[in-house]
Amino acid sequence: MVIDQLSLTFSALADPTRRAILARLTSGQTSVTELAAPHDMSLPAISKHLRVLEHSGLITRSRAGQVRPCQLKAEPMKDAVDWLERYRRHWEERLDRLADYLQELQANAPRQKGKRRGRAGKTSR
Amino acid sequence: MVIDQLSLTFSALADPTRRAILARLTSGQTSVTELAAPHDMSLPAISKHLRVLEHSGLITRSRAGQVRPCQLKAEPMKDAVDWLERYRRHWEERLDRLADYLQELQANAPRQKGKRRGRAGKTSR
DNA sequence: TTAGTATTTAACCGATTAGTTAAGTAACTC
DNA sequence: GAGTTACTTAACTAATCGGTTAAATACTAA
Repeated sequence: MVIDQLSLTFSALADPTRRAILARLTSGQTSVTELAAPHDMSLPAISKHLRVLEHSGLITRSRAGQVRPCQLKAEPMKDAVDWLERYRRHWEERLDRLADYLQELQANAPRQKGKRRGRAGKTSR
Repeated sequence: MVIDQLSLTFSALADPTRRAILARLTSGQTSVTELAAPHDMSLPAISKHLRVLEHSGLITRSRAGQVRPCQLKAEPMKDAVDWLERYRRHWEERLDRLADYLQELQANAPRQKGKRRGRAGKTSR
């Protein structure tokens, strides 16, 4: 099944080992072995993490002799941030509360005395 | 096992259904049934999604009669954005490439004729 | 060619995930 | 209290995840 890019990005970022790897890559491309060093897990485990990072487009890999250097490609993070930014005002102001308050006001507006249920429609499928 | 908040947030955001639910909640708190309506899945499935959103701190739930309204709590997104922002320059400029270039320069610095392997050390454990 | 280094692939495992259906709970309506 | 509405819990399933060890691959060095 096809999985959208944003889901791919967020789920790649959901693992602390992978985030640490990305952090390390901000100081330049490096080998798998060196990326593995700080982590208390086997090389194949790291290799798998790198594969999901590559799959999500957050790194690219090349070849230089025996070593396969990994390089950061932060572009997909842009879309993640763009998505999140739409919520900024919600965590900065208490706008979520405000939206609820306004909705409450409208819901309790005249000509609907008490127990309205505003077109519930379609009980699931 | 304890799982860090950032991983919790990113993995909550990694599902398109959950992102759609959050998007819906920007226009005010609402019931589980109404949140479920646009999605082609059972109510228990939605209930589970809401549980992971609650667990990650992205929503809160209350009780108003029979209905359990969900409310957006965008705060955890702030930390997600803060984490991502450290990479902004990497997707805006081509800074990732630059870092690699600088590292390359240093690696090829004099007094290391040709095939250095810059203290490989510690072959994993 | 033989040995060593870097990394991936294969096969397996236990835990988690995302969904299902069926049954349970809690409040409201009559 | 009987039925309806709104939701959750339980039990199950198939797929995915994050790790393992062992073996394979690919290059380098002697």
